[in-house]
Amino acid sequence: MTVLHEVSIEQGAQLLKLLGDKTRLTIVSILMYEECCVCELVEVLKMSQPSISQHIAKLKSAEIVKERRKGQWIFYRINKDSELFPLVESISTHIPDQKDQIKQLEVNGMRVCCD
Amino acid sequence: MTVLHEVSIEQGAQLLKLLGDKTRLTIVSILMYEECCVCELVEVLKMSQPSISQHIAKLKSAEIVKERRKGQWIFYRINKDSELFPLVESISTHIPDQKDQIKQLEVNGMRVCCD
DNA sequence: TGATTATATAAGCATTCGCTTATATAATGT
DNA sequence: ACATTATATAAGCGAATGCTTATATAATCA
Repeated sequence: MTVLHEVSIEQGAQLLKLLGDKTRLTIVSILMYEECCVCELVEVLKMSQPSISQHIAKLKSAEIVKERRKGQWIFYRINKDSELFPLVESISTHIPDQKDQIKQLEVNGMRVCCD
Repeated sequence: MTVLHEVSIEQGAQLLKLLGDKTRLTIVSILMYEECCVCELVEVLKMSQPSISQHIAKLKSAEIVKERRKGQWIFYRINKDSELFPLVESISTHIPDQKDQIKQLEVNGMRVCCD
């Protein structure tokens, strides 16, 4: 029984440190379910825009999330091609999903839609 | 398909923060495989005794590890009864096991044995 | 009892972290 | 061109982190 998708202790510790923050863990949990832009995360998490942007920047520099610009907005999503993704996904299955928060966004008409 | 063993975002983030340190992640990875005392971890990790003790204290206060005194020594092991254990175990399968380091201890005659 | 060994704990200190406020960049719309 | 909206980035600051050194506690052994 081989364990696939192994990462080094260093890589693992670095990832866990990144996800060891409630805000970033929530962001990752949300993005695991839906692509989002910063302003949506600001709305959902009730935090300042610079704070969210800074958290996103850390996740981006670790290649945990990818970005896609669409007009004014930049949409972020989980980078499933990352070698860290299996660990990220594994962690996310142990915490509550954030579907309700996205649904709440839609109900409040705050969901950004531009497709 | 229900996901069992879920923890809150807060609990999860707190655990990941704890394991988001190379030293503590290594300790947990070692203890996942073998019960160890502080002096063995000092030997394996090449770190000072107070430093190891302080890391252990954090893992202990989060109930990730349990202790068992045996004469002069206090042996630490993973607390499999913790509600966090499933997540800890899940993470540990994504990083290299530390069997070789324990083997090295034995080869060097540094393994504490008192059973 | 006194020395030794194992471990814990406290104080001090440099570094890191996560927020805030302020400002810069980039795209859109009038 | 100019105002608006979305996002990024920089500076500053207080809190948390992880080490060090020094000391305390606890068990063993001569």
